Amino acid sequence: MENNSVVGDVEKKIKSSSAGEENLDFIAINKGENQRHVKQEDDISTAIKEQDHATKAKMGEVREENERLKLLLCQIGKDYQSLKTRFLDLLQKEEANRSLTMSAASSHLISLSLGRCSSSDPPKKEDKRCSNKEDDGKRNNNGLELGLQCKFELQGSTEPEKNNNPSTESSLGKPEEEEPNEVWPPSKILKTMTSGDEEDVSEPMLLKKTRVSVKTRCDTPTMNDGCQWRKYGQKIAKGNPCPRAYYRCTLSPTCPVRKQVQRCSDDMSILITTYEGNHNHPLPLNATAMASTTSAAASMLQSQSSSSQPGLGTSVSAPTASMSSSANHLHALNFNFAQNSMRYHRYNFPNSSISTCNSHPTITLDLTTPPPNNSSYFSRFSNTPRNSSACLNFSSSSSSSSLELLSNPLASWKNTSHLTCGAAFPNHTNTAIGPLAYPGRQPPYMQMTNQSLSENITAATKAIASNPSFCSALAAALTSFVGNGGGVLRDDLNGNERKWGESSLSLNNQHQQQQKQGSLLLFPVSKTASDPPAENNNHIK
DNA sequence: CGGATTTGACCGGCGC
DNA sequence: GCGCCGGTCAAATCCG
Repeated sequence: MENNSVVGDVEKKIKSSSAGEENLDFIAINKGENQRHVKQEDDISTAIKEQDHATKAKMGEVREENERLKLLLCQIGKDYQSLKTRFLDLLQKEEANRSLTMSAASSHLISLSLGRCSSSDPPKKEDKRCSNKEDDGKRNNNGLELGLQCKFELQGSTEPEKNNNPSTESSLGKPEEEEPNEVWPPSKILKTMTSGDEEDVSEPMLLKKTRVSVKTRCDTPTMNDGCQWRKYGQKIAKGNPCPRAYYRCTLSPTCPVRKQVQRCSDDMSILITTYEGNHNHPLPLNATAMASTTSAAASMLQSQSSSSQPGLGTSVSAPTASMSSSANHLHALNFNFAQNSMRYHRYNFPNSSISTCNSHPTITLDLTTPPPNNSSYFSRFSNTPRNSSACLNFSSSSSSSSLELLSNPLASWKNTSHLTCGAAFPNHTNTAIGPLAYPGRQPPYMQMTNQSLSENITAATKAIASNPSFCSALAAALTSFVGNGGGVLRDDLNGNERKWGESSLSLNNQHQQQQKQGSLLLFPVSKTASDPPAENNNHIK
């Protein structure tokens, strides 16, 4: 436009000038080019306008998409928060279940160790720990765990014989921060870590270890619990003239388990053994009896906070229990764990107490006094439902049984032919293995009751035949009894003993009465507690 | 001689 | 900060 006017002016000037006609051609050419340029500029302008529209359209689309993405992001964020909340909730539930199961008897697996294995142990432990892992799996298949691991599978919440005691459940409430596993103080954790110990160091470090104290009558310096201990110290504790001896487990160089042994100042015949820590190695068979008792007690102590959870089929009952600096003696602590109607387990700790000594949560199992009603105590076995066919009784020599397990899956063990295993803590070699007591250096003595030996063996054979999971352990026990004629029969719970095979026909009335309950009691043979535990291992393998 | 036990020293936690 | 106390260490000693 402006060019046209310029061209026009130039044309006029040229025409008006005296330059002549020759310049007109040049002017015409310039005019044409100018017109072409103008046309090109118009085209460019049009293209720019079109591009502008397109760009604007694209921007609109992008804005819309941006809005959509914002909404999507917002939705994803909401979903994430929701999932996170649910995940945390699940984690909490799982943790609660885990702590519960640490205390509960499993429908399939029952820990009979001093916490050697636990369901909450990190998996890294399991490969080393159990050469018997394979066996565990086999046992699982048939619902009976004779091993040393604490594995519980909650399969239901029904509880056929719930023994609720609200006051107890509330009073037993352990601080919630207590973890299922025992916890090392920070200094110990560092040591155990550096020494290659496999203790779970992920546990909170602020908590003291759970202790299980066992009071027994014992004339020997220490009671033989099957483990091998090395004394590493002795102290005169305040308030007790008797020195306290400190032992550590030597079955494994890295085993963190300690025990303290001290005579009761009131009654010098009473030996107080306090266990602390978890075995990180396989236990000899004859060490599982005490380990089972202490483990169960510790599990109870560790899980009591979850014991009152509804719908989990677990209860801990005792007349009174409180966390105090002094031991509050209980008549008994009973544990009923029922995963479903067909699986039922019970722990019973008569004369037990719970206390916190020096900030250590401690449970004391008093095995020095018999339960108030011994007959009823044992009669529970016979009164159990028909399917409650395996009764395991870890008993002290004074027959103050400390742990009782009822395992329904052994339905084949019929006619209330209960198998009772005694871990005679104070004066006997503790050679019980899980539900079956095995002899140590000497074969166990048996308490035959209502049936003859052959009948019991027949019953056992039936059980073996019908329950593969029970087969190996029971077969080993029976093989031991029959094959080893040096065993001792136990006449009664007071410890009268006779050689196995010598007195099978001289059953007294008590036996005959107990026969009606169909009990087969297997006790380890009495032996001095100072005998090296390692020598007790020459039994069934 | 090697492993287990004894025993005084040492350390850390806790209460005052 | 100090002392008490429980628990552990490690050299010395014991024992088979």
